[in-house]
Amino acid sequence: MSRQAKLKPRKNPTQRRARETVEAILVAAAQVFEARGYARGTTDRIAARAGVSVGSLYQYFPNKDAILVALAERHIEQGTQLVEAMLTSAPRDPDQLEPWLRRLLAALLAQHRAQPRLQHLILEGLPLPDDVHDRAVAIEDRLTRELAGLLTGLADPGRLAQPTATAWTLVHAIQGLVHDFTIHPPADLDEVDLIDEIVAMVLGRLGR
Amino acid sequence: MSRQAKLKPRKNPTQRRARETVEAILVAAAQVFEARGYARGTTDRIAARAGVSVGSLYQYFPNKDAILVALAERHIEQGTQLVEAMLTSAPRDPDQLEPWLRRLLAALLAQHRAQPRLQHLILEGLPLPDDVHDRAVAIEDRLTRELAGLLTGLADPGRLAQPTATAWTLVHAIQGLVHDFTIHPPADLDEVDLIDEIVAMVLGRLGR
DNA sequence: CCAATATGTGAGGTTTTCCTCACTTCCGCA
DNA sequence: TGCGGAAGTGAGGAAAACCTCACATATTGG
Repeated sequence: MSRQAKLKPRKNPTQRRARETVEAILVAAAQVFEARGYARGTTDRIAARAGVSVGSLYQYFPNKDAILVALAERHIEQGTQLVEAMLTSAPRDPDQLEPWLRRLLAALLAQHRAQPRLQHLILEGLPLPDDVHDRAVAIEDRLTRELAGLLTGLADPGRLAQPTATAWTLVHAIQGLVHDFTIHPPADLDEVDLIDEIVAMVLGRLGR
Repeated sequence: MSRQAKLKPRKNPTQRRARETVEAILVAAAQVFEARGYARGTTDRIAARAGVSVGSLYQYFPNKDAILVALAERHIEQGTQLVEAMLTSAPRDPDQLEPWLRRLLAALLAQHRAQPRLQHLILEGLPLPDDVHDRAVAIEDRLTRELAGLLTGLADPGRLAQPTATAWTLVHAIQGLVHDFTIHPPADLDEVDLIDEIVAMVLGRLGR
């Protein structure tokens, strides 16, 4: 994409106080963008909510876009860690698939609960620079691929015609569900029900 | 929400020429927002792309927000029509579920292909006024409810513990999949594969 | 064909938001 | 305890975007 002029901080924080300021700005930005959207989330407002002056904000972020990009990087980083952690404990046989899936879903839901709209914002707020975007795609590909391997091993033998396609579909279905559920939780469906449904859906697809 | 000051046009078009102008503006706005996001989609740019002057734009839309709201209303209207049409031809017995589902998916994908990001924009670009939002929720609820009825009738008897929950899950899984697929179609998955996968997923969930 | 009304124009005023910079305060270290 | 650099401030300049309005052109009905 390379649409943004500059994204790197002009100064990087070394003292603890400065790191706290950066942290406060990112937290505030997430809240402000979450509540008002990217267009209406002004830098003045972010600074005010963070309890610092605009000047401080511009010490560490060269422009408004850089703030959203930093949030995106953090979000992707957290996603990567979660996925990596879950993959290291991936089940070896079919019996362990269900509990593992439940843990994964619970973790995903927890991660989205705080800022359900953040993912949307990151996708729609502005075009991400190539390197950030590439990393996001890479982690998703990795998850899809690993899951494809997992599924091939766990489904009824010969049942899945196209494991990769199945994995892609399940990964994205789950993503969409977690996302929709955290944004607009339906009154008559709590988190446990949702997990039950997703588990049933996935296991159903595997023919078990 | 009632956050927007004014949304109603100050003039409504009566002559054909004027209706064409409004149409051109909406088409241009969809393209501009699609390509650049809401924040960067300026009214000047929309007018230029529509081949009219900014002044004309402001004859029919009191402000920028009103344009997005008009797009949202149109989008919701189209969604409503599609869903209504599909529900009138809903299958009566299990054998007809699969072809019906394939038609539904093909129609949904077609509808999203032109402007895949529009739905995101509508959801995230700005808080919709209550009445518009309510209509969007209503159509989705109706779909979920009808589908719940359908599934109860079509699944293995006694198989579905919570038809409403299952319906909600399937509806939102499909929505997310259609959305993700139209935004970033994976290289190794074409539309037919996707439909096959979704069909398998849904039927799998119903135990068939 | 003419008057009345609807529609269209675009330079530029107004508002909003981004961002700077001259200055102050704080912190670590000798 | 005083010095140098890091961190913080916020009024206000600069840029960007929204929107207006006085005027021009098109259409319709009588």
